[in-house]
Amino acid sequence: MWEEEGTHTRSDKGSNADDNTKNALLQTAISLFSKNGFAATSTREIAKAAKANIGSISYYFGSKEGLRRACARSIASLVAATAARALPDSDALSPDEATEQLSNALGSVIKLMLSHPNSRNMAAFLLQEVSEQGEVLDEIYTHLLEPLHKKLCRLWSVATGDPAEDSQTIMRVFSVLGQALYFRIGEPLVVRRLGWERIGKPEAEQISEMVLQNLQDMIIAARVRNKT
Amino acid sequence: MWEEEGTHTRSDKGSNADDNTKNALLQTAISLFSKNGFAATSTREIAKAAKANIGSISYYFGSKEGLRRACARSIASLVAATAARALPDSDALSPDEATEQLSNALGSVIKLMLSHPNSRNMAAFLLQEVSEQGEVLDEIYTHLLEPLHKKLCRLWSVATGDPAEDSQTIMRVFSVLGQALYFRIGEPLVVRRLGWERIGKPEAEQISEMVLQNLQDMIIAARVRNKT
DNA sequence: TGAATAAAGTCAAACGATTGATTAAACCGA
DNA sequence: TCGGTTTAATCAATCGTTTGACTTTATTCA
Repeated sequence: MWEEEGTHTRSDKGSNADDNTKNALLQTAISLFSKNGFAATSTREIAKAAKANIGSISYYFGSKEGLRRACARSIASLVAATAARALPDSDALSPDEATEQLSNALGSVIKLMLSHPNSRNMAAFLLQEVSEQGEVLDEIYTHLLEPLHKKLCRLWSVATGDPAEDSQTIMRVFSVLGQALYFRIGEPLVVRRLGWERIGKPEAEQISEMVLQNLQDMIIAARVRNKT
Repeated sequence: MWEEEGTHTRSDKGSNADDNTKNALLQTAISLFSKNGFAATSTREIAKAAKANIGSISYYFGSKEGLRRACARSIASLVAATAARALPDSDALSPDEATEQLSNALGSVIKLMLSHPNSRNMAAFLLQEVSEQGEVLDEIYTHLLEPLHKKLCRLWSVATGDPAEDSQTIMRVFSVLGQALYFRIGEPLVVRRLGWERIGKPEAEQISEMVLQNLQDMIIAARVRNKT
């Protein structure tokens, strides 16, 4: 039926009324989907929380699945933009400069992902989307993860001397990201183990500091390996 | 209604017929829940795949939620047993012995989690259970994660000289586990980025090797920090 | 300018399908 | 035959979606 994008093509003037309910539905859906999962969230629940009518979901997004796609698109593009801002493309860096860029990028990603309330929702949403292997996974990979990951690998390469697109390097960068991600996924367990109430700003700061120290240690060790 | 355990209390003789369908339901449910999520899996789907009647779920587990609990219990106890086998309690270790035990434990956990088909299902199930913050999360924490994590922290402490129950140490051990876990959660992304078809035995071996190298590097760096 | 027309958005009600759960009858080895 | 087990039928509830009437906003033309 519907070709690609949203249902109604009227996007010339960006009026207010429609954008309000459309956006309310989108934000509410992101929040509820990431909190309770896609299947466990009913369209009525979304509409009620967004103070909109059920029919509006069909009207704006075609279907519940269309709403899911819209959520994924919205999040992916926003995260990609944030990541791009934290990672200005620059060439001809010294190893130490690359190390610092790597640290900065990772640090801001961690703090964003762990403490900012909206980001937490979005991270949870993306994780579920990946684990469910939905149809938007493709988009998440090609537009979000791959460019970001390749850039990080290049930085790692400059910082350590490892070849940039070697499988060892790729895996290594994944493992660094994984350290950060776990504190998001396993938050209920982490919080309890550490006697925290939640992962707020100061806790995110602590985590970030530790992960960055790990990164430093790993880079130094890699440099030593490449010296010989 | 139902007090605690399974619905029918007849567990004296351990007959065969019931254990067959009961177990089939349990295993099928674990597989389907972890593949598609709890909410997205219908009781009819489970019964059909397990070659059982829908009523059998109520009969043996009281409800769909009861089946979920049974799945969680089954997995948690099995993983705990496996972990206990990989981590024999032993005191008075030298730092190097502790390092080796840590490496061995982590390595076996990684390989189990990434390559063994049943373990993959179970890992996915536990992850969903944690992120949904279900009622079994408590059990997962107290009976599975906490004892395991405390033991790992003690090993880390002996290996590096860090205090065992310090928040820094606890976070550090989480970050090591996180490295491994990410390859399980982000498998679809990892596989694609690396041009693999799947994470099988040889791939799990590669990942394990790299994570263990990271562990070594981190331990060495921590030792250096404690020297001064 | 101002009434007429069209379009965009909202809304309550209802659709068929599917959900988890329950029931009573049938089954069957001891 | 008896009690544990399996089965098909059925329950009310909820699911995602559709409908058509309604209000609001925008556009057109005399």
